[in-house]
Amino acid sequence: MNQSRTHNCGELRLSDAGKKVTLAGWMENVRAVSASLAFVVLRDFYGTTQLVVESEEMMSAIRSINKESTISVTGTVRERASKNPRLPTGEIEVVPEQIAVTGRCRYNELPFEINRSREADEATRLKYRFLDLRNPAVKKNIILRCQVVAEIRRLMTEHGFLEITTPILTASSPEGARDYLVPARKHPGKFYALPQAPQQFKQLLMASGFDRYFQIAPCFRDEDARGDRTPGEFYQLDMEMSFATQEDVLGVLEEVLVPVFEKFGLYGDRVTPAPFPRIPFREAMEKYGTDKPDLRIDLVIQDATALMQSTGFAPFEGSVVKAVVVSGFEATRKQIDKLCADVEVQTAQKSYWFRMDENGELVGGISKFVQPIREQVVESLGLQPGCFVGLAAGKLAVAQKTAGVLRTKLGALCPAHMDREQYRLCWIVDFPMYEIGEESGELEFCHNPFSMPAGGLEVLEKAERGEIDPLEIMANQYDLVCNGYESASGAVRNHDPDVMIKAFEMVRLGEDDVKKKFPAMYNAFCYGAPPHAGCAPGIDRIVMLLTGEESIREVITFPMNQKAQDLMMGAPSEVTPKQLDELHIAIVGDVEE
RNA sequence: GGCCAAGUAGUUCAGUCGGUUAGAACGCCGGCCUGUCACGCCGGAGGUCGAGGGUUCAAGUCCCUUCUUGGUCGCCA
Repeated sequence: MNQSRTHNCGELRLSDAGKKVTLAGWMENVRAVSASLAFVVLRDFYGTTQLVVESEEMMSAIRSINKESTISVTGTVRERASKNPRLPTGEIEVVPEQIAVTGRCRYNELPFEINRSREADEATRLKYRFLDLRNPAVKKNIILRCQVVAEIRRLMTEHGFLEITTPILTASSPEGARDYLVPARKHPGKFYALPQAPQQFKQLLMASGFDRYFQIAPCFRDEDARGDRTPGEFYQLDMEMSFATQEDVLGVLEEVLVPVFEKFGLYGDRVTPAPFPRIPFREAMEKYGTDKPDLRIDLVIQDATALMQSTGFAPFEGSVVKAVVVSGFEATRKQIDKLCADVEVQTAQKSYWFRMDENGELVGGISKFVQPIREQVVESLGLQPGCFVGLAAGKLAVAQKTAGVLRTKLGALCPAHMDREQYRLCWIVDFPMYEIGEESGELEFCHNPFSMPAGGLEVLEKAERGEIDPLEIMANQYDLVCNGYESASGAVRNHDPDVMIKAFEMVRLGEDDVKKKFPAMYNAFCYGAPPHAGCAPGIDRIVMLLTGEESIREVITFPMNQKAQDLMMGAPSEVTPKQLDELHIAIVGDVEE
């Protein structure tokens, strides 16, 4: 009955004509052109093959089978009378002698049509993900992901890195994102946590002398989703190198990632060649208004604070003003209004504009306010006829960020300023070690407490003595950015217990806090640790860039929805009272949904 | 948690100023069709217009509440 197949559905060619074959797959479609002639499309992982049904007997067999059932077909390969050059198997067809249903599809109506599943409602797709994935157009992203991961493994191994897995059940970390907790049955009231990243383990591996480590590592963070951020879990190419400098790490990743982007990306060799530009954080904020600039856009933000102070335009008074000048601007008034509205939605800030028309007149938007200082504006911003000027105002960070969003949206609006079909990569470097927390108003770690402060102990001591502003201290830390997406984050680590303590003292934490928060790492570093540095590119985001998908869920095999639910498996779900008892867990309060 | 948008047939959508029996395409069912390949042609079934309340002679349409989904901000060391 379930005879094993002799060929798959993508491999038969004209040279196979005359062979007796057995194929197996899903019955994708039936095109009945008469009472006794029908064409059946059989699909498997490898492709599709046409079956031609010519007898009344076979016809009634086919009629009784719902689409998307799996069938096993034995028959003879024949040259087609009318070939289809668009299909690899388009020169042949199989004349079935025997058809067996191996997996009946019990429904004649599906939640969506397989080949058009990408158009269906996302919740429906995720609930029926196993059907969605039958669609070759959906499947291809998952296949590409496998190939990318395999290539990364090969290249990392070639560079002398060992792949070492680290625990999934571990200790909750007090820093960073919200943890996923797992109750410990044998330890009432205590919890494991799923790792937000293998950060501490990989640093311990360095202390153990493994020299070069990597892992395609699952990471778990209980934070809300975004278009480019899946809730719950995601994968990183986690890597770390001993006795390595920042440049060593950047160099290795450039050697690994450039070939991956060239081989699997959409744009051939239109990939930034190594070495990628290194852009200091402050420069990125000043020129692009973000620490993840899309360098495909050739626009740069200009400062217009001094220039705009005398305009008498209220929002500019006493504010930092940033300008984005777009030459050869052709968008309509309607598009400009839409642009400003979109910027406001995304930043909660108003943006302003004016244009210089073909005759050199300043027109539109707030032009009447800048008209009195026309000469200075034209000179300072370098305006020419046909220029559009987008403006943002506020405190420095707010003006920068708003101008950054304006820049991105202007790029998207003006093809002349954005060459989309390429991968533009850069490293953002020299992040500040500390910042003033918005809520606390006090000094806090800006990014990552594991990073080595540039200048080490000496710089921290200077700051302690008040000789330098702690906000001026840089961390040896770097982000990889591609086309506006943060694709990796890494640092030269702080492997010196004295520097760790001093770094924590800056944010009012003591030696005890360091020992309590990172007991294993602190302890290990007291036994002779190598200087080390590493990085963690996000696999999901890289595959997203390589496929050109705008939703990260398109490159994850079984993604959760925005609310971190798996609609297919029904997770999260209630558990039995017995399970809760064993775990010493009681559900209290009103949890009705 | 805040804000924005959407929710109408199995699916994707249209539905004008509030006015007769809520439409289309695809899918499904039936019939016809001997070379289709997004097969074609004819016919048919299929709707609690997300839910609840309100305004009105009359609500898919207007108002309020609520739910769901997506986006976004917060958050993501």
